[in-house]
Amino acid sequence: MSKNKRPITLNNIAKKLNVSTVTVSKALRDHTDISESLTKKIKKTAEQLGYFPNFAARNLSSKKTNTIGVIVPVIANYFFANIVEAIYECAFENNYDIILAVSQEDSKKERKHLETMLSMRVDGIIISASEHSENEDIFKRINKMKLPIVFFDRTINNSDYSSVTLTNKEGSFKAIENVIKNGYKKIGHIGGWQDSNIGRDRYAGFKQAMRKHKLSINKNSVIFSGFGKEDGYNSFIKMYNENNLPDFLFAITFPVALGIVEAAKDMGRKIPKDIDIICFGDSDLNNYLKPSISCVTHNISDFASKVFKLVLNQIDTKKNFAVKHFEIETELILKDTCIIKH
Amino acid sequence: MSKNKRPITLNNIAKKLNVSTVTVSKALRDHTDISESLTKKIKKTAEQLGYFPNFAARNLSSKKTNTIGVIVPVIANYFFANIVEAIYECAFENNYDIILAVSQEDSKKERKHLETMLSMRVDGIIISASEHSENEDIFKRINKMKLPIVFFDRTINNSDYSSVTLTNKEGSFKAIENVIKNGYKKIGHIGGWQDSNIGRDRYAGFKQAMRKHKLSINKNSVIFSGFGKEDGYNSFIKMYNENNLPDFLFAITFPVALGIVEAAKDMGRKIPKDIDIICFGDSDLNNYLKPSISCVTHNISDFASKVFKLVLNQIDTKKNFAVKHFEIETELILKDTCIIKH
DNA sequence: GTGAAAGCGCTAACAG
DNA sequence: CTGTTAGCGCTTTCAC
Repeated sequence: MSKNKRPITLNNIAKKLNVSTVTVSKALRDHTDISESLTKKIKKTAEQLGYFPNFAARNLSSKKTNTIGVIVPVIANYFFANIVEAIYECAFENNYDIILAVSQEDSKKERKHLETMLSMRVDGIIISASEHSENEDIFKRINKMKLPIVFFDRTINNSDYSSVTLTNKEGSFKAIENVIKNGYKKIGHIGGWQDSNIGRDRYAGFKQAMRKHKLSINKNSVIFSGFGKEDGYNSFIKMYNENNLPDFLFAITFPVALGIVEAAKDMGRKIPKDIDIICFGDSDLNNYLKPSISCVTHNISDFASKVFKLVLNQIDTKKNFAVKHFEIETELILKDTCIIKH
Repeated sequence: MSKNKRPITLNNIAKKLNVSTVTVSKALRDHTDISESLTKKIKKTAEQLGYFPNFAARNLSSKKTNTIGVIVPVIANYFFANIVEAIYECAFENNYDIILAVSQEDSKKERKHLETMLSMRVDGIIISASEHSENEDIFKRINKMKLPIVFFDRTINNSDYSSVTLTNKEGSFKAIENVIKNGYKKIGHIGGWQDSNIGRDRYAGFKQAMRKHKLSINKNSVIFSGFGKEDGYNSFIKMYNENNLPDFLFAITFPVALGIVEAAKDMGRKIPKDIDIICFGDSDLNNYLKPSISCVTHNISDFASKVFKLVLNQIDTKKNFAVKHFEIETELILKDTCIIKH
């Protein structure tokens, strides 16, 4: 049946009004070149005709997409879901569109997403690296292209790429000092891969506190793995089976702590009585846990806006930006775990 | 300093190899026109030069973007975060890109996002409508353009637009029948706006069950509001203050149930002893709640794949598709609430 | 097998 | 203030 009409173009509007395409283009973008009355008229017919600018065409000729690519390892996760929502908010306010991609902790997918974003010619990239990111060649190329890229939370390399991270070491240090003050001596760590910044830095803070207080670390009570609940679960079970459970466990992330909670329950160990815990990062879920987990936390919307402003600045400098690093303050929040042992 | 190099184009590759742009274009897309050896050579230099196709240019000339727009009311939410992740998965497998936008339950933002997607010339749209969506004019236009659009979970109008919804009425009916069997008689509902399909249909199931069992509904124990935790909280407080708390409350969503839990706690009412609840929808959080909330639930990845397949089919028919409606089965899961009253 | 020509819809640069 | 010219980078004919 229908006449399968193509979308309205500037040209369609121009013809209808007996003006040139350029005039329409300018009017629609409120260019001062065009008189107010004409602008109004043009806008009206554009509206009537149901005109929507063709971004592909616009991008092609203007070399600007007003689009920022965002890559996160997971989205069904308190931290990432909230930071992504906050980034969307910033983008909306600044008239940018976001292209969101989820790497699912998979370096190959991360690569694919990066390539897609390069093909989309995004104006900038915001990324939290996957567990074992092996895409430094692309990142290098991005740097060479002077395409703004900002890593957040999880970086691949602190010096070459702009980043906004948490005070991972300091936060962990503070947390562990508190643990020690509460009388714990046998303190273990279910940590993250040591090829990731958060894995390394949070472990570093842990070590520093232990060293300062002259406590030795039992290597068998330290496991490095991923950042998810299953990692926490499996690591706990492993320590348990090998009889290496300490009195206290410091978990690298909230999901890992959650895995520990589950594993402890399954193994019949009570938290915090039999074994106590603390973790890096919080979750809404923590409000409903019994016991709730004491944790090192931070402000998510500050984090998001810092990240967004950084890319935005770099975009605005037109390829003349410097690599920058920022840290977001963390705070120790004491809840039902890690309470005074007596 | 640097020579601010522009991205590599087909032309660059062509010149280097002394062939035409067209040849390169075809080779890169594995067109059978081009010999295998040439194709291989072209791909190699493309790789070396760091070529990334310019999607804007490609879209402009091919009229296809391989992109699907997804709009959800919230993302920091168990249901939506997971379904979005599942949709991403489907898209990835089918070589589609996703443009995700979050309306934040705001009709105006929803409209803006829709417009953006139209300007991006997405091949199809997947949307879960915001609380009070007032964008039917755009939806109508989308239909007129024969642009595939599929509503999921929250629709605006069941007949004119393709949709995949839950068996809202049946699920609620089943749940309430169970409540009644457990001996409850004074059953209230903290429901959703009646201009939304889920608000209406879940209430309808509730009414149907009550009628069937000859129980009367106390209008003061029924409140219609939004789908978030704060809505559940406020509604409970209202009923409490007005002394209209029933023995049992059916919550429209999991977040609403959560709000009820909080409000009940704040008001010193024990669940399920003083007042018992059930809800539509589940959450990972439910595993940690004490008591956990019995609920009507469903399979999220089935849901996502049904939705995705539907848009994909419609896209593949090249504008010759019919409006379709599907429903996803729901199941009553009994946990710690809504247990036999004795 | 390969390529020349034309055009997708828009905007930047420059005239008038 | 308005319009002309010239692409942006790619793909789709269609000719060779």
